[in-house]
Amino acid sequence: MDSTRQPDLTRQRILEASFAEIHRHGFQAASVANILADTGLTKGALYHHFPSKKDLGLAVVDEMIGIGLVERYIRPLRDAEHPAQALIELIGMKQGISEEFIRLGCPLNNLMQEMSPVDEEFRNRLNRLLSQWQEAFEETLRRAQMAGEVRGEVNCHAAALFIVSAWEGCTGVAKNMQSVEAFRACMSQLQGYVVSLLKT
Amino acid sequence: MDSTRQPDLTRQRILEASFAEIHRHGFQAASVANILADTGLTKGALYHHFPSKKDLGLAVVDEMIGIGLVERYIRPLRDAEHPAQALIELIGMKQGISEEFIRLGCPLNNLMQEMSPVDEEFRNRLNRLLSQWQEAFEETLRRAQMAGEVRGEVNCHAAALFIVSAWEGCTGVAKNMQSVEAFRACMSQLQGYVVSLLKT
DNA sequence: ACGCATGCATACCGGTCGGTATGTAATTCA
DNA sequence: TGAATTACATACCGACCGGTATGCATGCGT
Repeated sequence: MDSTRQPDLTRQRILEASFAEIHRHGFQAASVANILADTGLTKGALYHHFPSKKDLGLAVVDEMIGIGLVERYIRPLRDAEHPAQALIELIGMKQGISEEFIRLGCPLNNLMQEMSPVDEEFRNRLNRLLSQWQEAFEETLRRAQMAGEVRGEVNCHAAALFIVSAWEGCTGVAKNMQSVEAFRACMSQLQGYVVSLLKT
Repeated sequence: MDSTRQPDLTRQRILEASFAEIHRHGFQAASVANILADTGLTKGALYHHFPSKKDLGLAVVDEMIGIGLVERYIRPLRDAEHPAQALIELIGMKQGISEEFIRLGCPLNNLMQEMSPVDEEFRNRLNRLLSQWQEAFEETLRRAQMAGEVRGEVNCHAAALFIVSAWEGCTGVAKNMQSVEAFRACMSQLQGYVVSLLKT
């Protein structure tokens, strides 16, 4: 037998369904019943693995959104040999901006806007991800600065903060406009900003 | 008697209380009961003036958020004699960024992130405000371009889109960080972007 | 002055929400 | 192999939600 009792797989399925549900409706409007319907499980299962809906949401932040963030954006930057080039390419990425993702927006941004005024614990967890992201940009800029590619007077910390902010802003606006083109145009301007940090 | 039966004043009180409640909790989590408690009115009053919670929300978008947007940002730009300078000053505004406003975020951005995937009608109304804002920036840039202050090769439409996006991104991130300083630092970078559009 | 629409208050409804108590089969460990 | 723990399923609960039906008093038009 292989399909009987695989608790950590069950847990993962709950997390994935929860991520999708939260991505669609936000956390507060996310329905536990929908998550159960999607997984084919029942309340007993969910509340066995997670003590409450809030804990489930926090787990989604850490184990789904956080990991995705690291894999997609942070690690590629850390591993990059040519930091400035890697950063610009990352911003101008032409792959993987599915229509669906534009419609639903950035999961991190969505939850920040929804939850940060409502719940401190959410805000702190989300802030950790935000900081990680910002630090990845900052480190990349600093490396490029060391390599003489970025101008010396550039405030890497503030620039990294702005890149994160503008990035989220672009996804947010594109989400409302439901326009991949707008997203590209917007990110292209952000790319221009980063280029303006480089030495001529 | 003056405090008996002032229907349009009552309607206005409902709108103001609704705006505050929606600003705090978002639209979906906004409680009609809370709005009534704040105003001291009852359901009869509210559902006399508004056919449904959704219509109330749409009215808040149009009559509260939209008007505020025009008064704060759009009109000052249109009325400005020196467009480039006015734009830069507006971005670097040191007045009126109350701690409370940072905590709760930009009402327009909040609703966009929450409602745009959920409800088409909301999305359309919010998009109208977004377009108005973008057009105000675009027009300002174009005027500055005519005046020879902005470089000729600048794409004013895309730049305006980016300014709106980055602006919302800055408020969104600052909201999660609960930091007025971060907001200032971020907007200062946006200011730098706009300066980079000017002729040297 | 009188009739009627307007402006609100009261009471109530069905539905959905997150959460829990209990039961039971599968798995693990002694 | 038996006991205990784990991994779920079932059934149920109180709270709150948006919305409505009804009633009544005020103000307005005539």
